Amino acid sequence: MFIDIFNSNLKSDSEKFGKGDKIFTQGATVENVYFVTSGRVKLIRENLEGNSLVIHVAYAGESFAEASLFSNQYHCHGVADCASEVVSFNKKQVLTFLQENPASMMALINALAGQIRDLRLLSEIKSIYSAKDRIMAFLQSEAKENMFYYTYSLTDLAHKIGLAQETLYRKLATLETENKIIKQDGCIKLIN
Amino acid sequence: MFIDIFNSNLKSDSEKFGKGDKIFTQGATVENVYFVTSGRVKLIRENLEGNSLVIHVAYAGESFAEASLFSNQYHCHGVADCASEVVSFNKKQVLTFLQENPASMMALINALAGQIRDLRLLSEIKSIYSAKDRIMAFLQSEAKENMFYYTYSLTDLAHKIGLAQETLYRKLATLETENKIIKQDGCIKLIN
DNA sequence: CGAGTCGTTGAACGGAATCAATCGTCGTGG
DNA sequence: CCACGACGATTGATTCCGTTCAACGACTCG
Repeated sequence: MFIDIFNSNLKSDSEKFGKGDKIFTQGATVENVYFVTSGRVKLIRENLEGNSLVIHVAYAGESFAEASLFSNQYHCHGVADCASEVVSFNKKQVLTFLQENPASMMALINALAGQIRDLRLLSEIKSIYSAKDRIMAFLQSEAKENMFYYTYSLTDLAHKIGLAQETLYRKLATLETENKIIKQDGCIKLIN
Repeated sequence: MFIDIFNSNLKSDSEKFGKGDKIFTQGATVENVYFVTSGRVKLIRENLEGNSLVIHVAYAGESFAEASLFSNQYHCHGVADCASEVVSFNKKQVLTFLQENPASMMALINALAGQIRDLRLLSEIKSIYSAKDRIMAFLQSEAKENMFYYTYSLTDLAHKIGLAQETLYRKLATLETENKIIKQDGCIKLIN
């Protein structure tokens, strides 16, 4: 989400969920917006035929269901993908807070615009067919000073860029033998 | 963008560009935000090594560079991908207008939240490896009452979901013989 | 009229997914 | 405390299918 809400005196609840636990259900009335403090939460949309589609995975440090701030019902399920801790904020209170604090609104717009930028970039990176090129494009876009630190697992990273985990490991190994990258503990260093 | 700005009395300029023309340059000071009225605009990021990466393609009816509302410099090039018409709004005026109109700010937040929802969904759809499944997931997510109307070309659609155009044509043909869809002029009908 | 784009189909190749197996670690419960 | 399961990391072998190159007709636009 964004920092203003945390610094406000809005009531917030922290709750723990186990793998598979539902945080909210598709179709239910929107009460809260959420923030993942640890773990991983999947947003899953169920369509009429009963097929389900993962529409987003929120990791620690990310908010989810913010898009529901303006709708009455959740348009997807929120499911803990592993043991997770989640902070919830009351939707109405958040909206009221925003209306009374234009500066916070601007900050939120800024945050949302940033998210859109990131998502568009990720989306285009996913259009790169070659696994090696896709990985390099992702690393270059994420790296600061040629270093890419990741907090989640490489398996999560693989899913994030739309690759099978095996492919990611293989290509990372290839890239390392090619002296393009150096794998370290919890980070990847880009050469050149 | 969103409707409030058009209904406002903000000054706007309409300009035509030919294929390859630069609308703005990476690193230049942000003057305007834009809206595509016809054609197609690519946002291209150039990195240090001179590699370039398409970070977004904006089609008719879409805005672009809104993320630059809060930054001083464009972080990418804006290039017309074919003959295009573009409306521009002065960044400062837009910001001032927003600050003076909280309701419009809320509307903008709503619009941005919707974009985020759409982008996340598209991003997950792109993670589906099977071309047929990916196409069906996309059609089902976009269709209203089992009808999907498209204004852009199928070639553009192919790129949007990260497929080669040939693959899209082939799989659409397959899906039609399987009685899953019916191709019509400018629209695709989903069966069942 | 010619260039360019869209729509369409064919053939061949390469590479990503998939199935499978192993190893280490961590947490949990008996 | 140890056995067990779950999960992350890693490598091997195989299959399949999406990309790519190529070619062609239709159409628009300048």
